[in-house]
Amino acid sequence: MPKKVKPEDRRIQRTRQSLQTALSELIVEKGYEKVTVQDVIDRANVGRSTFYAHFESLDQLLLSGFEPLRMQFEDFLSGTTFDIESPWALSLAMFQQVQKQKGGYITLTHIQKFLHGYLLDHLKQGLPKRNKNIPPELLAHYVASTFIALMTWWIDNNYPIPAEKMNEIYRQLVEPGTMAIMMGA
Amino acid sequence: MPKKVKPEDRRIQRTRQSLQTALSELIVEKGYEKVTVQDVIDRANVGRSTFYAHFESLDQLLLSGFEPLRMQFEDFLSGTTFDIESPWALSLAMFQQVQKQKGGYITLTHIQKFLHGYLLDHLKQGLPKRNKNIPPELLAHYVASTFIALMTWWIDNNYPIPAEKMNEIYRQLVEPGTMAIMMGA
DNA sequence: TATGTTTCTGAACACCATGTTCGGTTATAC
DNA sequence: GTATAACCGAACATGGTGTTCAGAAACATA
Repeated sequence: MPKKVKPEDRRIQRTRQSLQTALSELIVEKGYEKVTVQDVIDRANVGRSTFYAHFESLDQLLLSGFEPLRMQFEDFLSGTTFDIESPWALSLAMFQQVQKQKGGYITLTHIQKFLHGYLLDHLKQGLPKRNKNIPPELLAHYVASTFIALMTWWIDNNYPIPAEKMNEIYRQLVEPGTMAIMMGA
Repeated sequence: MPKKVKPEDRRIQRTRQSLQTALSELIVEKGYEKVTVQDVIDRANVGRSTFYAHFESLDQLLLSGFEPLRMQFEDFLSGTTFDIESPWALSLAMFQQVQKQKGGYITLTHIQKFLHGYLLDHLKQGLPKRNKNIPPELLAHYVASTFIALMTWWIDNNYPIPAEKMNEIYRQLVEPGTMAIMMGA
């Protein structure tokens, strides 16, 4: 299990940074499935025991790279009331955050489950409880999935479209179908 | 005169069947990630070498369970011209197929990538090449993703809604957004 | 610059999963 | 009934995981 560490020590920062970028590079080269702990610590020039002092597993290390995105999400949720208009502001913020960190979000596919669950939890609270014959959980699942779908495509295709336009497209695709349902509640 | 098809050796059928159901059960019990080859062959009462004589890996075995779905997809594509109306007939057929095999499609999440690629290839051909500022590949990606999203939810929640209604919902959600775009091509 | 503390090191270890091989044993098709 | 194929299972090589620990190195501080 990972030790508790004070983040101010330079060695800690360096170690974490090295491991993250090493993993990032290796994912591009071989794909996440084929990356081993040994690969990562060799590339990062970090001792084996050091790795396990910081992260429980490769998955943890991978997940740690998505902290900024998660924090942005948290910030948004704590600062806004969740109304019908605001979801698009959130999605825009996330498109922008990802674009800003170009290259940092290579493997959305592998944190899909995590991200999906995250979105889901908060979406459930904001969506109408009743509507014409579509279960609200299904609606939440749908909205989260569509967002991740577009984000995934966007990242995999190397950001060929600016964040703002992506968000507009997202809205164009998802809004018509969902609005009709949410209004008839 | 119908073609004479040599029926496969019973032992082969039995072995494959045993392995498939063993895997299926184990996934429910422990989750796919934690299932090992040893678990499967123990449960199925099959020799280790036999396993590898039939499947390259656990993934292969998992994938083999989705053959019916894949075949249905193929059948549909070879028998129909791909017009604006037909996608909903295909999705309905697949909802029905999955419902028929209840319990056989436990881990859609693990073949998502496979299924997605499959859908994508064929969707690309049927979608309009130009439309107002949304890349056709993105549109194809979107349609495939939404379908898988609904299917996943449906399976994970143990088929709480009949296939026909699921398809209706799918259509309600996806059609409004995509139609507007495809029409303005 | 000296000091006490924290982090890093790396080799050794136990453990477990993968995938292959092969001589011997069934079960099956015909 | 017989030839053939499929199955068995133990043994083996390979390689990844996660832990441990004593010593070396880097750090903050003063």
